[in-house]
Amino acid sequence: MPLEIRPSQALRLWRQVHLDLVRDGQSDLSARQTAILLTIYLELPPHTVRGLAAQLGVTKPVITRALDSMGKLGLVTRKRDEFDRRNVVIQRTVAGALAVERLADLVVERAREIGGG
Amino acid sequence: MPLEIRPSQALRLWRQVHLDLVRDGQSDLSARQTAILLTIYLELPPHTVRGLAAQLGVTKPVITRALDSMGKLGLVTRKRDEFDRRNVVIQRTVAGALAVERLADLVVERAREIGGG
DNA sequence: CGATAATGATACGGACCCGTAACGATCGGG
DNA sequence: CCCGATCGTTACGGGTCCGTATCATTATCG
Repeated sequence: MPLEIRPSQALRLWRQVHLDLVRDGQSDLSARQTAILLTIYLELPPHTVRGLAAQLGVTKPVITRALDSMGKLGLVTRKRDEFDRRNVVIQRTVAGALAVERLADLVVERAREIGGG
Repeated sequence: MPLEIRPSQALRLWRQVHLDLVRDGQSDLSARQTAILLTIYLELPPHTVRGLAAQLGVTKPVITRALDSMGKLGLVTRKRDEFDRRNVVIQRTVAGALAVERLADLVVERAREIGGG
């Protein structure tokens, strides 16, 4: 059951959602942070710094800093892995789940408004 | 002819495309720059700094700087309006059109891979 | 012509992010 | 027990972007 969408529709959807994000001031999240956030909330736990860095193809400090800023916003939390105390487990939060849900609704709503062009 | 998409599909699409952009290093474009680029290439000309600033709800220096960096990448060009020399008309380029087209193809391709979940 | 308005560009101080390199903490094998 | 490997974090130097305020240029209107 593939999702059918034409190039012109894709571009209008992409533009409109980005306009909404910029206008709402929610563009605090960069492309990398968005990818990290959605990976945490869509993929099965547990999530580690190293694992996220590998999935995104970036270095570990990038993940650490992204978790720092996202943690300040309350979108994620970190916890030591008690079985291997070198590891840090990234956990979801209520605020993070709400932010992800809001993004989903935004995309869905803007897609619905896209006419056939 | 609305575009039907469910929240879970929207999130997977959003994540996958962002992952691609980050991995390809094309995340040079911030959310604002993406909105500006797509506005220039989707909306009818002429485009001015002031008009773009109003559409995005940001200040004029943001547009000027975005045009600076996007100009370095060859994605847009600026030209003085000869009829009102205070204005600057933003023009499209071949490289910019190609970049937009590539983004559209990326979204379309990733949407096609999204199963019904 | 002179005053006012409008446009886009620039200066500035501050904040954020990057990649490389180094670090402390922790695990595991010899 | 110790030494190497692994994990996440931090330090550093450099770059980019932000918003406010200001600027030079140009148009408009009296």
